[in-house]
Amino acid sequence: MKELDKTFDPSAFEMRWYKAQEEAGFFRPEAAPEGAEPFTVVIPPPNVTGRLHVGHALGRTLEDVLCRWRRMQGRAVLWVPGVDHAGIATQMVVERDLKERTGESRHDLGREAFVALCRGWADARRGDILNQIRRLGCSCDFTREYYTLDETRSRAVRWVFSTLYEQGLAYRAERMVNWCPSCATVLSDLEVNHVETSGHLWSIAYPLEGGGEVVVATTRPETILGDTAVAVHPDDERYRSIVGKRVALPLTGRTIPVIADAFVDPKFGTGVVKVTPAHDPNDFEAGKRNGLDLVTVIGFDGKMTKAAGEAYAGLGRAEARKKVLRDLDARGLRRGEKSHVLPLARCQRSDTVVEPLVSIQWFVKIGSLAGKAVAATDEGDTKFTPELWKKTYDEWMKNIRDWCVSRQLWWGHAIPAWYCADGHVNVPKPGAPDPAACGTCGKKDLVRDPDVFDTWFSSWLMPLSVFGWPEKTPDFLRFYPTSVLVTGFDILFFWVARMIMAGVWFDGRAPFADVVLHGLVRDEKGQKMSKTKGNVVDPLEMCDEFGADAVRFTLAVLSGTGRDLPFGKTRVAGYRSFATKVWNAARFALPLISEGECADVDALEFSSLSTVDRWILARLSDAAGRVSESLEAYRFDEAAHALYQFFWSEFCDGYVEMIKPVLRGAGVPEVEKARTRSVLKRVLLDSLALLHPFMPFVSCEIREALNGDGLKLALEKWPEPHAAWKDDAAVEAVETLRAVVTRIRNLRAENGLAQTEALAIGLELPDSPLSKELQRQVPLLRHLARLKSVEISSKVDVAGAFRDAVAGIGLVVDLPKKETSAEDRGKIARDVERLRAEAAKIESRLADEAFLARAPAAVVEKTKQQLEEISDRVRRLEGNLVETPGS
RNA sequence: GGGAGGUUAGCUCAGCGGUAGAGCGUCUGCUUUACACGCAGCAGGUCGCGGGUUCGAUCCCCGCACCUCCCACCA
Repeated sequence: MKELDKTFDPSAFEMRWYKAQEEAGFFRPEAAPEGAEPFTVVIPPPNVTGRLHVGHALGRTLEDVLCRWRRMQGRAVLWVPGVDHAGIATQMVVERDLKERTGESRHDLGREAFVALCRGWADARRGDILNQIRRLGCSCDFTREYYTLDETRSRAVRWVFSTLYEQGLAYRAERMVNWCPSCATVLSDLEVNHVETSGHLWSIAYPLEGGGEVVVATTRPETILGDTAVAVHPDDERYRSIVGKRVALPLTGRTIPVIADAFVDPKFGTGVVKVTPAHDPNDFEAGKRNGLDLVTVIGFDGKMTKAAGEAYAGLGRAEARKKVLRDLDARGLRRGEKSHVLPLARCQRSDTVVEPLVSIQWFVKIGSLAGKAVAATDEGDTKFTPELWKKTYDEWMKNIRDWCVSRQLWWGHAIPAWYCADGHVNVPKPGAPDPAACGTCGKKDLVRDPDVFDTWFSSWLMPLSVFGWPEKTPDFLRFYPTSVLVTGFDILFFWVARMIMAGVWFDGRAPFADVVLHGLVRDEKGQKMSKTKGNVVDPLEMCDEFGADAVRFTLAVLSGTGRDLPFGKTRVAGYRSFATKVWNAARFALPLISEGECADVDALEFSSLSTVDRWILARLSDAAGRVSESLEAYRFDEAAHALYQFFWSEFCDGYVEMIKPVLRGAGVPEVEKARTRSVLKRVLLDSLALLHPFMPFVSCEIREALNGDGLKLALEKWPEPHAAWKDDAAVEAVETLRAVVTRIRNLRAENGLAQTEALAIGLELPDSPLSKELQRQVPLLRHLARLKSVEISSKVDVAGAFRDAVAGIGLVVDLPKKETSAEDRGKIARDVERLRAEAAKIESRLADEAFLARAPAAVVEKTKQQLEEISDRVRRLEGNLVETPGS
């Protein structure tokens, strides 16, 4: 048997065990017995250029806990790792790097060279993040690694687009879209964040043809230059007379009509709204309804166009606004301003203010996909944990809008659409090659669409594409649909909902049975982590400092039901202490276990074991049950707490202290020692097994020392609750004993006695199986509480002794100090008073006819018992206040 | 504008119809040969406020207050 170092140093063994497990092929489903039921998880792919952050660490930890646990239960576990090419993110990173290195832009380089640069960059970094996932201990099957931009995944993307096109669900249209001038691409609605911003509402006069003026209110004066009408509500009496007339558009020399349209809210501002169809989604619709022209005054570069006029062309949006306001002022057309809070649309990636612009893009008509997906989730094909997210999902699906899938980027999946000179659109049928000529007119010179797909257009296929779909590969047949998806609620719409739609639509089956949505990791003070705040916690640094086991355990504990997880050094340090505790417990047990033979506990007669041994086995069995139950319900926090509580409070503080006199006692017969040794070893081994999903490294290291087979722990049988180990009597006896010990210890503290001062005590309780059991435990009780004698009887007479009750039995302690000081009497009196009040409350409840009539009999019974216990305790405590004659 | 969630010990959070829990922190004792990343023990809570249902509410229902978050094309 190996020894364990005195100091616990996780860095000494963590990676060694990881490598050994991976090399042994344990992370492949093929390691499971033939015909084992699969358990499948697909990793939410981190960005290829990214570094593992705490959010990843949380999700991957929870997934690994599930995978390791299921693997030990004998399932054929397949956890597929991979990375995402991350269109915008990667392109931006590479562009920035290029700029810094050479001063060139991607346009200087040209598309082909730039894409090659991105590819090289991605290929070089792809291993980094996967190794970081390894560092955490994740038991992924790296032989099945995927990349969202590789051959197989590209085939799936193309197949899906072609299928949607064939079904009439992918279409190209001119629409008002969200345009990010700094990313120079269109964005989907989801990639735009609406931020409440304080701004202004300006009132501006438009001179009316034939005299007078109308005053409009706007938050965007620079768009005046693109106005093509002014609108009022048709029922608005104030303006009825001017509908149909024309107004002079300030600063432009153009005149525009006054139209009536119901989209105008007469109560807002002046009741007159300027209409800028090219730069506002509302106005765009109004323009279409009323046949208005589109005057584009802001270009794709975010600068004013020529159409805005000589004076403004080339200005940025902000400068243009200032100049327009100045110029209006100069012409005396400003009619006031007031502050106004408005939601400003910003690009999720660059934070630039998004410009609504009209352009031709590819869209997916998503309504029918959403409908089918909701029908499937309503059927329970995919269940949400926590359940409340289902509502959010339903709500979003109900109001879903078509998905803009094209992006004006270079890095990504090229859109398989070709156009001939006449503008005919050619999209190959699913599985068909690139077209050589236009399918409509036969023209040969086809031009491929220059755009690429939204990154999520490959991500949403992941549960399908990782297995090689649309081909019916053996993996696809065996492992799809997957078991569970674990991810943050922040990508519920981006990713989860879309994957469900894709799975249900293209395969007919929802892609996972369960979705577990965890919260967002924050810093220790609960603040959002951000680079600017400088409060970002690096999980890898935490692993180096405290060990991956500690990081994992911390994340599991924190992953309760709330949305935020306050994570940081002091917390990880706290759970590193737990790992250390496990280590030290093993260091204690190891030499004792190696002192002699250890039998398999299952081969021993349970009733032949000592009460303490039976107690710990009963508690172990209970803990195993609670851990499994909690994991079934994805309550990682509960499972981790159950382990922590069992191992520390019951095993270490309780059992270990109680068996010391057995294993180290001189007069204890070897048979007894051997039995306890066997139980000690078993409890430790099973604890390590239960711990393994959470702490895969320290558990192996200790198992190696204890049993010589650390590696095998990953495939060890998961400890299930043991019906044969149920022993309520042993549990009651040991728990009573522990309660008595605690009371004696705090009596010592209260009386200022040294913990080493030996006392004589008595336990008063009627003759019963419990009293007999306690009688047998007297030596143990004496050891734990440092007693010189223990008398157990239905009545114990010791003159001047202190009397109390604990756990329902009488406690008599012969304190050295015979006279009760005034201070002590005060304290006792206060206790008595408090207990009396409690008893009175219970009495009144028991006197209540309604309570007796309506409350369940068990509750009434329990209440009576409580009263009995409290009254008994009061009687005993009061006895201490009676003057002892002659003292 | 719509929707969801929160309000429990100094801090971070569990619990959820029958006398309030954990971890950390504070405090008081301990070099008890596994562990000071420890041991033992104490203290600390009108479970946001007001009503209601119930024999009984921290837990269910209705209001209110304050805080989060998500969704949303009103100038």
